[in-house]
Amino acid sequence: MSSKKQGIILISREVIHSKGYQATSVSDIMEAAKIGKGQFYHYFQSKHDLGLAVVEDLVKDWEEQLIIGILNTSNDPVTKLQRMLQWAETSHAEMEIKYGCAMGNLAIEMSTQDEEFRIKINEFFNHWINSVADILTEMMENHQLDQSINPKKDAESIVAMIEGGILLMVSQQNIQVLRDIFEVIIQKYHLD
Amino acid sequence: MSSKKQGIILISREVIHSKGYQATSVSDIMEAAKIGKGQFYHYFQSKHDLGLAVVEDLVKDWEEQLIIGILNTSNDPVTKLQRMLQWAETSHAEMEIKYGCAMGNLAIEMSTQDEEFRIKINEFFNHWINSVADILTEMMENHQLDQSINPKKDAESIVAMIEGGILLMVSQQNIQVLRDIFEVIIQKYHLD
Amino acid sequence: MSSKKQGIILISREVIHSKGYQATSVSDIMEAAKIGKGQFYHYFQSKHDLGLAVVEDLVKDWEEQLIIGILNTSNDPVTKLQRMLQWAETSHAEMEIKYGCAMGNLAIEMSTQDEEFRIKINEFFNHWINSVADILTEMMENHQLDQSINPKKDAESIVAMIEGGILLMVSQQNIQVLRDIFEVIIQKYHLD
Amino acid sequence: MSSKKQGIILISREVIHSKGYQATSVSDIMEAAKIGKGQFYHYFQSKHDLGLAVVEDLVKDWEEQLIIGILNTSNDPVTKLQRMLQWAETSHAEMEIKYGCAMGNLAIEMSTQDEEFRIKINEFFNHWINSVADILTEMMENHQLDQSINPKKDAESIVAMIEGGILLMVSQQNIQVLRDIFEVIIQKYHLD
DNA sequence: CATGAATGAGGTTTCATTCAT
DNA sequence: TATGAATGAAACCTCATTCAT
Repeated sequence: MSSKKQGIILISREVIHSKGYQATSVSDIMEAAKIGKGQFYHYFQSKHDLGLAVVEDLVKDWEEQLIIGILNTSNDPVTKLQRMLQWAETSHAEMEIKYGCAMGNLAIEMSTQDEEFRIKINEFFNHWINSVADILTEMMENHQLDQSINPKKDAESIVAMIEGGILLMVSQQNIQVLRDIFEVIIQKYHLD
Repeated sequence: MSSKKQGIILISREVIHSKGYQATSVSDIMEAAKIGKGQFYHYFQSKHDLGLAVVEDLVKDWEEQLIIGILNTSNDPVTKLQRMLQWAETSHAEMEIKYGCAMGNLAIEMSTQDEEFRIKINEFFNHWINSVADILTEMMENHQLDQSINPKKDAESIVAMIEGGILLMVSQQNIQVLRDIFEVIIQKYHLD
Repeated sequence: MSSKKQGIILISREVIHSKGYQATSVSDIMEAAKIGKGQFYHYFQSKHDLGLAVVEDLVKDWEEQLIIGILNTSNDPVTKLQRMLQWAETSHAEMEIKYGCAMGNLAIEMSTQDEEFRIKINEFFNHWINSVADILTEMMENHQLDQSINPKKDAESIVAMIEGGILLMVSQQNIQVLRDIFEVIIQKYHLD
Repeated sequence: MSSKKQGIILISREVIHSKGYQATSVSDIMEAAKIGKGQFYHYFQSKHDLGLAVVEDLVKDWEEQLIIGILNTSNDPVTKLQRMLQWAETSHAEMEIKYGCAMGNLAIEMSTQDEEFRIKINEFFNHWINSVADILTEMMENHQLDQSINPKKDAESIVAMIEGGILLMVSQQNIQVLRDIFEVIIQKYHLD
């Protein structure tokens, strides 16, 4: 893919993250990327097409950073979960407290309107949940967790807490609520 | 307030829930409510004004149903939390699995764009969290929960799990993930 | 129908006649009709919608003028055909020599691209052909024509000559060719 | 002329015949001809330039096929007119019933808008009319036609009937009307 | 209260053409 | 020759809002 196209996608990710997909106009993107109308439609067939490219790019990044770079490494499971929380809190801190989770926002805004968006986003969430579930299973096998844990369900609840926590953080415009929730996770799964 | 205005608000709640605020046009609402341009602008100064009325109405309803009708009653705390989960799962089941949480969606779509929306929505979430925290405190005093619980933080995590769970449910288009998460809540807080 | 809408249709008929449907932009019409964008789309759902309204209006007018006002009257058949030729030559003379037949042009430009246009235009041509065929039949019964005439086929050939004659007139930018062709018709059917 | 350019012209003839000149975009042609932007503008200065090349090519072909190959041969006049009708009906039958006469369409769409197009197209029609007039003169000299015939005017009416007949055929989407009209021609000029 | 005509900015997209390589 | 990136005017259409009745 041309680096120009990639550049437009990256800038669009920021714009769409901060304004939402619907509220972002093609003109907004043209302006931010300093390109002309025709140039945009040279690289993308439509705004929808760009939206999908943005989701794909976001998913690819997060798969690399979170799934591959943190959760599926050979580190010990406690470290992996700790780093996941760290990543969730700090990696895009400034943007997130203001605008929320780039993935979660698109999930809510677009999953309900467009099946293509939904499927791409859902794949990522499933990977995330499954990776966490594997780690929880590993911890149970290591007797680091008691037997009341159900890896799949607990993994789902952890991801839900992170996404829901970011939602509350945006609503309160205060990072403390997210930290509180992470403490609850840390305590339950002995991540300290 | 005139019942006509109230009727428009109710219909708008549905339309905005299913399409999102931005994607909902004034015409969409006029059509759904079977009113003309003049009617709409007689009752509301602007689309923004309607949006705020919709949020207020939503908050009022949920305060009544959830905060007053369930959480702040004199029932025993376990029953109250059980009913909260029940309410979250069943009260608007069909719409929610398709379109997600009416409140959470607006939180994500509008809190980041408009301070007025944010404050109204945040008040509700704070009430919710505080009410749940009170119940958890009550349970601790009753020795129904061990001392590792922090009422405020656990309340935040519970609300986060519900909102995040609905997000995952929409993404998967499957209610099971929400039920899984509720099981995790039930087990941790001995709600069975 | 509002007279404003009717006014827009009338002006559009002229613009579309002179530029063709495809080459006519909504802005062209807005400008000619001195209305704003929103006004246009208040009266018409789309440019296509306007196109159909223009065809309908054109058909209605011609049905009244030609079919009802000339061909289906109780005049004697010769007079009726004479008046038809007169009407074809003079009624919209200035526009026609420059831009051709408003109906024929749309037939060629739009019938091939859009079934709705085709059907509306075709109905008019069929009425025309049938009315001429009836007159030819009447003339045969009156022994004003010899028996080698086939009313239906001769009617088709007469309409074809008029439409084809206008085409040649536009191509030559000279009305003489049309008059030549009318002379041939006059002679064959003894209309002098 | 390079055969590449000739190839583009041929493909453009088809595309323009089926969509019309205005509705055909340069991209449509690039796609159909499987060439890039640069290629197109290497061979043609503009879309207008291509349009003229298409008309010239069409005229050249038809001059060869119809004027030289049929009408100006040394065959007997009846045979020549018979073959002309045959050519008009069968040579491009499938395209014509759907999209009409390639020449007549351009005459109507472009003659009114562009003098260069008009002149080129008109030259062809004049050649056609003159060739038919010569044949009719020949037939009169042979006493194959009575003296009521005026070669020039009858030739014009014959060409008009063919072009108008194709117009009606497209409008009706039925070849029968064209055959009917040809029967009228055949009978009048004793071509059977 | 109510209607719906009017406004015009701005939405997404297409187009013919030019430029850099 | 050839590619396809770049340009910007203009296409069709929607929108929130105001105005006249």
